[in-house]
Amino acid sequence: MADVAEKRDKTREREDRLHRIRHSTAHIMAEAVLRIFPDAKIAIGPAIENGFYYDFDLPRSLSPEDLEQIEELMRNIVGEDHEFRREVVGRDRAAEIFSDQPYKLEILRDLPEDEDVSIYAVDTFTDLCRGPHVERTKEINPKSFKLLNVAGAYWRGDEKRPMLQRIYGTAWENPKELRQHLDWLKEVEKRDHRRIGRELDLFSIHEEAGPGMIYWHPKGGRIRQAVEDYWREVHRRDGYEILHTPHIGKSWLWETSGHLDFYADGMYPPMEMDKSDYYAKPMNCPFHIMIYKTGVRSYRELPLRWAELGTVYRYEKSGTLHGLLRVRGFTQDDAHIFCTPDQVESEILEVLRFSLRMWKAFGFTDLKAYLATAPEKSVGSAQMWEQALGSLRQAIETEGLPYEIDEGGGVFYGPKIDIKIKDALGREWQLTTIQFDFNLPERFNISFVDSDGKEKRPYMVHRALLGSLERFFGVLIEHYGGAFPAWLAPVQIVTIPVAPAFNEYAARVADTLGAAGFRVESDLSDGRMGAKIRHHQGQKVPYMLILGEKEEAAGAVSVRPRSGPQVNGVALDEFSATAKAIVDSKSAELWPSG
RNA sequence: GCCAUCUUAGCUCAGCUGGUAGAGCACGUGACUUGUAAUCUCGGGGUCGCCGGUUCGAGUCCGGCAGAUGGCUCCA
Repeated sequence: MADVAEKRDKTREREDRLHRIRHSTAHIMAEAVLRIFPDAKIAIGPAIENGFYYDFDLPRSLSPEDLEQIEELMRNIVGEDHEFRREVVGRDRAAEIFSDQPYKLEILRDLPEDEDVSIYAVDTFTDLCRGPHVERTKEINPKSFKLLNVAGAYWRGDEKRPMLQRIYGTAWENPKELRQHLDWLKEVEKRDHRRIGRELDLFSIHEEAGPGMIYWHPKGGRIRQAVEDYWREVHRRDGYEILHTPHIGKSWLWETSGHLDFYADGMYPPMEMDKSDYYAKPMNCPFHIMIYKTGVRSYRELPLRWAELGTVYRYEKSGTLHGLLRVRGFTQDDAHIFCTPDQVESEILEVLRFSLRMWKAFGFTDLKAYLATAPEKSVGSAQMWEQALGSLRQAIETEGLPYEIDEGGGVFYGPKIDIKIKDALGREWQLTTIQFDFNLPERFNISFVDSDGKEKRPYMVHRALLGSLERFFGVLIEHYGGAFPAWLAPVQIVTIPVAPAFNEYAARVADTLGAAGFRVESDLSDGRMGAKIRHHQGQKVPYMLILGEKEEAAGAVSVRPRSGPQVNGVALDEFSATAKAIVDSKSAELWPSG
C-alpha cells in the first residue's frame, strides 16, 4: 500500500515539475517573440498535455523559419540562467504594467476582485500569471523542448473575437524524453488511418463527389462486414431486435422531435417534394419512436431493445472534417431501449456490460467513463434525473470502471455516460455513449400500459457503442496500425508458390481454405517469391503460406505468420484448424507460441 | 465557418531567380522458371486542383474559388 501511495506521489511530483517547465518555457517563448516583434500583443500561454502554447497578435503571419529563429533565441535566454520572480501587485499597478497589452488588461478585468494579482518576470519579460514556474531558467534543459507548429486560434475561443496566432511547443525534463515524444509523434503519423487506408486500399474520400463522405473499398468492406457480423450476433444474443428505417423524413417528424428548433444548423437543408420538406436524418431516434407508436405497448413487452445500423447525415463545418474521424455521413450503431422505471437499473447495467464485452472483443481494455449530470437548463423531473443518474452511477460502480463526474456537462434531455477508450498509443477516443432521453418520449407522447391499467411514460435510453462505424474504423486502423487481428483482416491468408511449378498447388490450397471459410488469395503473379513476401508483409496479411516441392509432397504448408517465425511443414488440415480457432476466438495472437 | 500552409503521374516527391515537365514505386510488355522482405528489359501514363490576370512566354508571379492539412470553433 505504501508503495502505491509513494508511486502516486512520485507521479504527481513529476507532473508538477513538467507543468512548471512547460509553463515557464511558454514564457520564454513569449519573450523571444517579443524580441522579434516588439509590438506583439500577447494573450495566453498555458502548459498543456506534452507541452505548451502561447497566443499572439502579430503584425504578420509566422513561417517555419520564424519558429527556428524563436527557438534559437529561447535557447539563448534559457542558457543565460535568469530567475523567475513572482510579485503580488495591486490592480492599478498591474494595469499600468500591461497598459499596452489589451488582452492582458481584459484578463485582469475579468479576475475576481478579491483575488491577488500575481506577475512573473523573467529576464526582460513580465507576464500576468498565476504560476507556478521553475525558479531559474537553468531548470529548463535547452535541448529538451521544441516548437512544433503555428495555428490560428480565436481569442478566448470565440469566433467573433480576433484570430490570434498560436505557437505550439513540446517540453520535457531531458533530451531523451523529448526524443521519445518526437518518436511517438512519428509513430502517430505512421499509423494515420488516412495513410493506411490508402496503402491497404480500404477506403477513399472524394472532394468532387462530396467531402466528408466515405467510400468503403472491397477490403474496407470486408472488415466492416466482419465487424457488422459480430455486432449483429452479439445484439441477437443480448435480446436486441434489429430495425431498418428510412434515410429521410418530412418536416413534421423533425418539428415534433425538436431537431428543427435546436439542431437545424447541423442538418442538411431540406428537399422539397409534393409540397413537403424532407430532411436527411441526423439521428435515428424519431424513426424508432414511430415504430414504437404503431401499437399500444404493455408493460409485459418492455423492455424493448431496438438497434439499427442507421446511416445519418450531419452538416459539419468544412474546417472540421478529418478522414474517417470527422465526417458528414456515417453509420451509427444505434439502439434505443424503452423500459419501465423498474427496469432502468438492470437495463443500464446490462448495456454497460454489453459495451465492455464488445470493446474487449475488439482489443480495447483500457476504458474510462464520464458521468454527466444535469446542465442548467434541462427537461424532465428532478426525480427522473435522480433515478437515471443513480442507475448510471450504480452500473459503473458495479463494473468497477474508473470514472469521472462531469458536473453540469450533461445534455438538456437527460444524464449520460460517455466511455472513452485508450488505444495502443495511449490516446483516448470517445465512442460509446449511453444517454437517457426525457425529451422525445414527451414530445412524441409515447406510453405503455402498466400492470395497474394506467398509461405511463416509458424511459427511453439511446446508446451507441462503437459510435459510428466510420469513426470506429478510423480508430481501429490506428490502434492496430493496419495489422488487424486475423478475424478482422481483409485478406487472412495468401498462398505463395516458391516457383511457378507450384502454382497449381498454391491455387488448390487457397481453394481448400476458401471453402473452409477463410478470406484467402493465391499470389501466382510473375514476381520472385521474395518480392511477394515483401509485398504481402507490407499489406499486413496475417498468414503467408509458402508452398514448394516439400510441402506439396507432404500435403503440407509452411506458415509464415505476419509476426513471428515461420513454422515449416504444417499439415494443411492442422493449419486450417489452428487458424480457424484463432479467428473464432478473435485472438490478437496469430500462432500458438511454444 | 475563421487563421495559416499546401495542391505537379495511381502513390511518394524533384522542378534554382518565369523559357512549353522529371525520378522512384505502382501499372503494362517481354525475358528469366527461381525456397524466404525489391530479377532484368522495354513501355504507357500529367490540360502541373479549377477560373481569371500580369507577361512575348506561367507549374513558377498576382487575384478569386474548391479541396486537403494543422489548429480554433461547433458537436441540442
